[in-house]
Amino acid sequence: MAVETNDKTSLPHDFGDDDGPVTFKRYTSTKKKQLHSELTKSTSNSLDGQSNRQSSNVPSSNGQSSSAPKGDVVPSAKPSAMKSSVGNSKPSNSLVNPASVKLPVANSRSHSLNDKAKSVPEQKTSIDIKGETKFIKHCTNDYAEDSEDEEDNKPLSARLKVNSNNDNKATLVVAKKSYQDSDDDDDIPLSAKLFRNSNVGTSSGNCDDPDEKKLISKVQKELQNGSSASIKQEKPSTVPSKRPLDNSNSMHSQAKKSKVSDPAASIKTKQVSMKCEPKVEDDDDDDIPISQRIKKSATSADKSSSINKKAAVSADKSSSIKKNLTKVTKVNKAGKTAFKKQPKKLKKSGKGSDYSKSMKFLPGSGDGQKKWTTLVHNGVIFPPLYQPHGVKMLYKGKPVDLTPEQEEVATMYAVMRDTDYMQKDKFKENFWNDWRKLLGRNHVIHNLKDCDFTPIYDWYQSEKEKKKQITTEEKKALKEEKMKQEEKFMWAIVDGVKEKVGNFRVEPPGLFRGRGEHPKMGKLKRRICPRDIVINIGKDAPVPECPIPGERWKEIRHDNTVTWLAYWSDPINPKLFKYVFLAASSSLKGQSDKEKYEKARMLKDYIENIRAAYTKDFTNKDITKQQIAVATYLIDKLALRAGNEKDDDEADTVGCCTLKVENVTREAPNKLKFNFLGKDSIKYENTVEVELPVYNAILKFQKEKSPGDDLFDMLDTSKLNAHLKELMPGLTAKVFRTFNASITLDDMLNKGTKGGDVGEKIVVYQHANKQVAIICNHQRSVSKSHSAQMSKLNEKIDELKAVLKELKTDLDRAKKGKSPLKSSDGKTKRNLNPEALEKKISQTNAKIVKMQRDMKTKEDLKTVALGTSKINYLDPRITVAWCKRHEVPIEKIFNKSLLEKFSWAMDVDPDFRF
DNA sequence: AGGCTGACTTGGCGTAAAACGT
DNA sequence: ACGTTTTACGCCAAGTCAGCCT
Repeated sequence: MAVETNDKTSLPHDFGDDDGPVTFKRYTSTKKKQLHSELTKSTSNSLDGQSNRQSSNVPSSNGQSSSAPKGDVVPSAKPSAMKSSVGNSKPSNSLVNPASVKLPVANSRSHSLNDKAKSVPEQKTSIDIKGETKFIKHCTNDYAEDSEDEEDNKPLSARLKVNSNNDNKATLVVAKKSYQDSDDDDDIPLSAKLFRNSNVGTSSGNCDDPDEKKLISKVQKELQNGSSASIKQEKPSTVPSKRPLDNSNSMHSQAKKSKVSDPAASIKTKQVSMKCEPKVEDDDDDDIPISQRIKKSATSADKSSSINKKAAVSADKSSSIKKNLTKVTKVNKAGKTAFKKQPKKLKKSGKGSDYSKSMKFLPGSGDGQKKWTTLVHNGVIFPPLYQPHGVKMLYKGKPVDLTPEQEEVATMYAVMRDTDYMQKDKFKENFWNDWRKLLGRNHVIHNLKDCDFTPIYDWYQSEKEKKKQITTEEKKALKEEKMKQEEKFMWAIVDGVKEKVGNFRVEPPGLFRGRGEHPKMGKLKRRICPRDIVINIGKDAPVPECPIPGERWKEIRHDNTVTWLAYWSDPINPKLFKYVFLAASSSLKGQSDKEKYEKARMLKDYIENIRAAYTKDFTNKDITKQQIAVATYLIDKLALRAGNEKDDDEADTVGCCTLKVENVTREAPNKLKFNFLGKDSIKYENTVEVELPVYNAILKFQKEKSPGDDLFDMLDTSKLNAHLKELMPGLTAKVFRTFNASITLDDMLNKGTKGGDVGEKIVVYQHANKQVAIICNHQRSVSKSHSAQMSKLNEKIDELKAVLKELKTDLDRAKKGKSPLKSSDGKTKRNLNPEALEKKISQTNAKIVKMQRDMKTKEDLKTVALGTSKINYLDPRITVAWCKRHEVPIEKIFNKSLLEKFSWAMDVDPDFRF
């Protein structure tokens, strides 16, 4: 599986048979995506165990009353505690359910996995890396000591550089400097901040720092201010409870405390401690040979995962703290400068402890489990009311009077003139049906055909134009104004930690834009009001004020077994809900994300047996078992989604279990051609070679069926998942996608990275990323300007080639002592010596090569979306570890939001392998 | 057992914002 | 400094999957 240039889908574990070409064609105008399925639920019972402990104290549903059971949480915060916890964690690991689990085979792995496993130990390391690794380990041992180590304080990228040969002094310097400046984080590059934070000691997580505490309460106040409400709830129970736990126990905290007065000092300390942390966590199994890991996992509940969890937890916490800080900082920028320092402190200190606290209640999958103890937020923000423009549309050529409500909907339709929806009868029909109701029976408008929305369309275009024209200052002012209004909704305080809220804006009314041939496209999505919204909040937290006078929320709930802050039911499909959740950067999300990847990693230990089992069942006489085997094979090999049943009022798309006979064509002797619309009506087209028994089984499943019949008629996702669960605890169809994506990345990065400069390494990464995107069928539509851009690039290359030619001529002449010819536009050129000319020539050549490479990449990626897999399928630790090993700044791969989202993965050991 | 509901993850697109080139 | 191209992000649709109910 080396990195080839072609687009085959070969998964690492491929049996080696699939060379089928993968074609990614875009479906007509609609997009097509394919499948995916990840998984995720946390498995964990063991986790629960932990959480339960905590929660046990809490009788009330929200647990606030119990207030953070200090004891429980605390231990983790302490260094020593951490270690021990790590050890303990094994048993608790939820993922592994000893009883039900079948032991994975520790040994042989056929397929590429094998190789990987073997290679792992060897790969570990380059010299520099070793240095770092060692250092880390060292830290582990002495927990509180090396505060001095400057390295630790440096951002990862800086450190890497240093280690390497300091190529980039500049960066390093900057980083250091900012670091030392204790106060101003604002000047520090984001990545640096993140790294810092993440690295920051576990220990520190505590809020022992008085400053921190203050900060927290301040934050809370801020939050609350917004709403007027007051924060009481948290004070007694929440904030205090949590923080104390962490603080009190941890050694760190003590250290910190002593330094409290000296910000810089405290920072250092914290950082130091942080360093240690990584060790603890990551240590986990990374240094252990895979085979051992396997054993471990097999026996006890996957120690690694448990460990990881912990690590994750601590990391998360730290991250959350960081975030808090960051947030605070931002806020400060906006106007409250005073807080800056404090926030920083928090961040630094935070890592471990906060996280762990929250960790305990694992979110993840746990259903029915406690996800939080205290929850404070300000509810949601509503879109502005409709402002009538008064522009009259025409009906049979004549202007028509519309009420504001009618006009609003007419405008929604008018502004969609340039979209593909206007070509769809279904869209128009649905729109008309809904709009007609608003118009009423006796309205002059009797049909859509005679409507001319042009005046409204034109008005809208001119408004857009006006908007564009406003100056940057005005834009800035507007933006600030908006921020001001939204700020209070942007944050929630979860167990005393300030976290970003994901989508706090209620969806505005509009016409439903379903994907593919959605039967409901064009229907009016009505405006959502407070009376539609259910708020979920801590029992003691103030209920957000209803922003619309005279109205009230539909319901207030205090359900701490869920993570949503609010929901309303989807006006298009009342059976569905629209939720307001925390942002991806929150520790709650981070934690479940980590659990997802741990589960996928666990699959690595089971996959061989699973494959052997389904291979055996390809010929099982029990047709259900046979179908399960074939379906599992397809999900494993092709990363298909599970394929739940769908209603008639949804677009007609399929996944594995819902494949129709017509979606698979046999091509003798052993190829299968897949052609169907997957999630989001993204077309999946792929021809693959399969094992003969699979081919024959498909033949059998298709026999005597009509094209529209279910291929797997004995199967549905619940049966399939139930079966998978017997093979590995928590295993579901989507885990295979995560597994295949991540292991492919890991494999390709490790095989494909040869050296070269950062740019070349990034190409390797992108290539691997692309393979994953292809496997997962993550497509995107070709941008409208793609061909124009390509031809532009071609022109540029041609120009450069012309320049090159001229330069060569000049060189020849120069060698003979002649002056250069005039340039094509008639100008006289400077008389350069041969050396200078040669230099220019080589520069130009390099430029051409680079442009050609860029062009190729661009063409290559025009239909492939790399982002989706990065966000959802690739274990960030693979990327972070690879960046560390190869001295690639992480920011070259992860953008700001990914850095935040994956803050839990930043302190991974450089030797980490998926 | 199977359908339904609820909660949460995954997904592409459009546009705002940032980066880049001139 | 400005216009253009590239990237990031918000939006919200559409999946997955567990647990409940019947």
